[in-house]
Amino acid sequence: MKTLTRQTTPRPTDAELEILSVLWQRGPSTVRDVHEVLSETKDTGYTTVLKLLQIMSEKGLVRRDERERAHVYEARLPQEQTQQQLVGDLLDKAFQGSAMKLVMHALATNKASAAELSEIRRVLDDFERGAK
Amino acid sequence: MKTLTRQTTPRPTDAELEILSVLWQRGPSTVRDVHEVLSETKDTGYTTVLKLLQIMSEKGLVRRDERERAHVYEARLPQEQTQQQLVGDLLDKAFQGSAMKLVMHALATNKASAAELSEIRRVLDDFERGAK
DNA sequence: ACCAAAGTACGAAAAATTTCGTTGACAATA
DNA sequence: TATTGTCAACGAAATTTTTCGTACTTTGGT
Repeated sequence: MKTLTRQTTPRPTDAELEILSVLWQRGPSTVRDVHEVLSETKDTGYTTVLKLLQIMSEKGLVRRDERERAHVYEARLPQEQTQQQLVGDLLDKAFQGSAMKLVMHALATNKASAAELSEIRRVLDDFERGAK
Repeated sequence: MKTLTRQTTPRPTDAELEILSVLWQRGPSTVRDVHEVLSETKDTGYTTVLKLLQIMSEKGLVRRDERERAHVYEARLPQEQTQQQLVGDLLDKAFQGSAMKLVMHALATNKASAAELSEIRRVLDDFERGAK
């Protein structure tokens, strides 16, 4: 009988999340690629990015392709899954599990367009129909 | 002329957030109070909580009343304001500002009751009416 | 007056996160 | 071939966060 080893990736830290964002946006990228993107908004050294990616590799947050000289890194989990993880985490830690409160605050940021609001409403309909 | 020093409280760390949660729930509390609550779910020492509260006091996250021998600590910001801060932060860092996506994920956790879903819908109505 | 209990203050260790300098390998080019 | 540029590896410093031991003070009871 096989023992299923629960494959939990740790919650990415702030710096790691910045890197993951680049990987999600660009797809598989070299250290140079990532560093170039980050340089635009932030003053961070090349080796810093490299080291971070190596650590993330050990943690299982990214996958590394070493076939080329310039290794290519890729986020191991899709953005959506990580987002889900982060939301769940925040929900527990800061909202005592109240998804409603969280939604309210998200709406309060006023960053959703009219189209998006309708979209949310549609999902809400499905939910109320679907869920008991 | 007076220089206005922007009064930004730093984002609370994980451990700090746990303590803040207790303070929001119980209201003004002593170290002992907080420690007792945390002990139920977590194995943390008394002086650890004390030290954390002292640090939080320096950071401005809590206010301290020293009139009694057992100092009384109180969250300086209401829970809602901190929640807003945290959501905004997560929005930027993990959702590239897409409030919709965040809402979707929050709903997907399936932790909102039917009543809460209606409540959300109501707020949504107000929003679509109010905002362009 | 003495002792124990309940506090705070403080420093420092431990752990986690972030940063970067240096080295050595390899490749491109003069 | 010699030089220069690009890269990964590594170690270690710097920073931030978390934890706790120890010392000192105050209070209450005996």
